[in-house]
Amino acid sequence: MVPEIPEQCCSLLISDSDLQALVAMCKALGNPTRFEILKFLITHPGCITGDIVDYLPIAQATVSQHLKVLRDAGWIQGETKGPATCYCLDRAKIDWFKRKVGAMF
Amino acid sequence: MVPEIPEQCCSLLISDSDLQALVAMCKALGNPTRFEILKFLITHPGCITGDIVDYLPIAQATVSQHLKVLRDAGWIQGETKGPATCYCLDRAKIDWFKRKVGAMF
DNA sequence: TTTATTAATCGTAATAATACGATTTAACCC
DNA sequence: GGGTTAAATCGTATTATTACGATTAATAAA
Repeated sequence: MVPEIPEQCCSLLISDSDLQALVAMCKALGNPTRFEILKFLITHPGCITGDIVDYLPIAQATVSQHLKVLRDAGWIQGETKGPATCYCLDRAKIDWFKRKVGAMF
Repeated sequence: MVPEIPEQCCSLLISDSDLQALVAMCKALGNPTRFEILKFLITHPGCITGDIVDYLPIAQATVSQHLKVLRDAGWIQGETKGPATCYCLDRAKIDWFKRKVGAMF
């Protein structure tokens, strides 16, 4: 009996750029602190960086760094308002994420 | 005018253990190689470690390590079959993941 | 235009993740 | 029992992530 790889059972339509974006979003969410930040933004939409700094037991520089990761990945959007930055979820990108994950698995 | 944190707009029901499990699953998926492995398992359910080793340009030890991460996080299940291990998706856990993500965002 | 407020960025130390070859473990066949 | 095959684990080098204090940039207020 010849050993063989199981037949490919189906195709999987996902572009390279979609894959990269999905991985980046997962990676961003795969950190407890960033998950907490996202949770906070869900319940406190439009809050500023300082609110998150007050809420979490970590330094301002670290929060800012995490916000950048979440922003780059597409989870959140930041809007400059005077000297502050208001953050909220990036609805469109999050919906895209849910659609892609749903379609893939 | 007194500055203030925006009102909490809603509650977010998620237990500590659920949160940990979600973060672990995202972290596991947030790596391009592991994402590729998962993609391969979607299209080749029931394949063995060696099939994945043949498919990917990385060492056997590394593949095994990644499979462990995916298994620990709950994405896949492994079944010993003689000297080999057959892997397939952990449907129940993946469905749970999709439900939780859907409910949260 | 100085001063205050808020965030972002820089430089860097500590920790974690990734990859590898080598070795060990486990199941099977003779 | 040896011998074979397949995968897991070990030890370790390299790279990436995370966290911090210090500094800089940007806006607004006095």
